[in-house]
Amino acid sequence: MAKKVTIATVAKYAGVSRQTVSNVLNSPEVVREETRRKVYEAVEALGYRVSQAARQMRTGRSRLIATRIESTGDGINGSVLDRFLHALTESAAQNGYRVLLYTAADDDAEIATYEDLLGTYKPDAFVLASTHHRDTRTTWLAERRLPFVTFGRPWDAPDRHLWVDVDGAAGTEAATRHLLEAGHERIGFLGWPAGSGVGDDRRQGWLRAMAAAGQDPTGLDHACPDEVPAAEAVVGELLGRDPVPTALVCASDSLALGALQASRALGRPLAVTGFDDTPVARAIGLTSVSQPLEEAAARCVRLLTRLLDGEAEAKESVLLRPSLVVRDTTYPPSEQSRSGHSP
Amino acid sequence: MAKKVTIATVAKYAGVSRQTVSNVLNSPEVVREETRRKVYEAVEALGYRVSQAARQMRTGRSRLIATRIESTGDGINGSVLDRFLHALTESAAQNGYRVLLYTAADDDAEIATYEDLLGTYKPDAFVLASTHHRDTRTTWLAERRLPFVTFGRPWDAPDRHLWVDVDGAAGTEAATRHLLEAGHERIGFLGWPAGSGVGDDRRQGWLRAMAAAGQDPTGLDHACPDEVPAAEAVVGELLGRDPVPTALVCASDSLALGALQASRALGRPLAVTGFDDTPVARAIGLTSVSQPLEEAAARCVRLLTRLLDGEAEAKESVLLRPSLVVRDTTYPPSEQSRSGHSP
DNA sequence: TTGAAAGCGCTAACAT
DNA sequence: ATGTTAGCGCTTTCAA
Repeated sequence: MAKKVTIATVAKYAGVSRQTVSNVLNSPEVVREETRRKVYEAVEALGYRVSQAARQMRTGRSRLIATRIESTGDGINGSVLDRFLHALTESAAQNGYRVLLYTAADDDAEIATYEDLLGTYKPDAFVLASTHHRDTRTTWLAERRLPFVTFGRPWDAPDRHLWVDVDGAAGTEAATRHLLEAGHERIGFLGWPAGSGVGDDRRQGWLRAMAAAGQDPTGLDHACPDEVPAAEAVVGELLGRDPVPTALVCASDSLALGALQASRALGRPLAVTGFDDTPVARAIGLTSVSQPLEEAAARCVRLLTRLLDGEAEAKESVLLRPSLVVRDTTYPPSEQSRSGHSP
Repeated sequence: MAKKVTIATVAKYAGVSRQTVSNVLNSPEVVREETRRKVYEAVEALGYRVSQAARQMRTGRSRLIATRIESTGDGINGSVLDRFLHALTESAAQNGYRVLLYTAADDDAEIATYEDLLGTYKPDAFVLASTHHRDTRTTWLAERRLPFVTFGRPWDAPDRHLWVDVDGAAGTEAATRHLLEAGHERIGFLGWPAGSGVGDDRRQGWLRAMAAAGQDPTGLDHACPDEVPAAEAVVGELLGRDPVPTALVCASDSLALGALQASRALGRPLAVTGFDDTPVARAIGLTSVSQPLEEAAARCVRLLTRLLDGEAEAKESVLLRPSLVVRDTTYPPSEQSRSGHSP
């Protein structure tokens, strides 16, 4: 077993005092160049690494960012948060932080976890995803002036805290415009029941594009829970009624998949766009709105580090633009799209 | 800002010494019942929580389990590891551990991360997923006698370490039997190119079931990279040749989806089974082999805690049985399966 | 620029 | 059964 190498070991090896080593590590500019070099060499040679626990005892900072890992639920959209989490872990590491995970069944349980974590591991900050109306978590954290960033806008009281989000409305607007340009006349929307921040935002984008094109959205706005079978049922019924929409902008890839299945089952052509560019969309060749998750995660970390360094500027919150990934999804598939899939 | 409550605060509040509080926390049985109760009350009243950093300085244990979050790749199968990670986080928490995340591009990068982590955050143990042939990570950790468990068998040198895995061969065997019982005669296999532990294992299950049924597998074994379009291409070609398989056991839901798409595009019926029961399988009604991930995660944590408590018994490694989730995937969909999807 | 001393909160060993 | 002492590895005064 390798002997433990502490700051003292390094000091001895480099022929300086323990203090000097600490200085080199924490404020290098205060140490003479040559000494610094010697210390760095010793660190290298011995493979020294600062003990977080010891450092934390002195400084009170853990260099830990806590975040929740959600249960994947329906799953198709769950992959979005997983990708975000991956990107967050990477960005955090690049900035000298590590990500600590927890689970929670609901907001209250999550708040209870904050209390526990803050007493034990003392994470320097939290990253919250899936913000929603009447989000008690942000209130709780804000009241205690704890550092945190949300991935997702505050849907009620704007700007009580830092956040990063993706402009969902811009995404559905782009999708709608794309369908308009492809010559579609009756473009419907399939979203979630009104009342969810994200869902309503995505509906707005569709409405905006329709208005801009002088189209009447009346009777074209549909909603159901975010599940494939539910969407399939709704769209199945839809396709049996007159007038039939020729295209459908969906609030998620789950809904889009359901819509597509309904159209296939009934043999009625329907152009469909999804949201989140999930693996499924990629797999089945579905046009979908793609969120810049790596960018979002990086921004979260950046806001957090600045916040922790006291450089928090109130209005640094970020709204990112998504992009539209266009794929061929006419049904039945054209020869062209088929061949596009072959290696 | 709430004043910091340490063990001393609790001691004063309860009218005992600091040590007694520590005893109550760490070896309650050594303290008189009444004193214990007083201390618990004080802890409760003050909302006291032990500082991990301080405890770690004394005990050398961080109560942290480190694990890698993988980039989702193709994504359809990625969701499996995400679910495992979620379950791991939950099991860990139930046992007083937290999960620390890291990313790594390959084995070497991962080993470098071990070195860093062990020097800084000092996780008590690692959980590795996606074991493969010539896995240098397990060797590195084992050589240093560091505590770890893998989710996935050691595919080369068996039993140099603790592991938990799911019997993939049993899964594909069950899938094959299911198809045989449904009356299929020519049941093919679509897997990954030979050489991957997991892939070869799943192929074995199919072979076993075929042999048991007295079927000749010659010419029915196919392989391609684990991507939907690749599978689509392979199966597309397959369906144009004589003799055509009537069913296909696939090594993943990605492959199964590709197979299904090919069969639909060509209008040739084909029964398909997938592996992992991913959200996609659920969404499109695909029969698939389901891994007991919660159970697997719980077993990992259990092995780890025992290992850390020195109760490590060499051969406690666990091979879990998957289950077959049967869904109706004939094409075109029968009335029955349709209606099953409606709410 | 470098060194010496103190203490963060906890627990293991020992003493009462 | 309870209290006292010491020290984990680090950084922050303060002094040299």
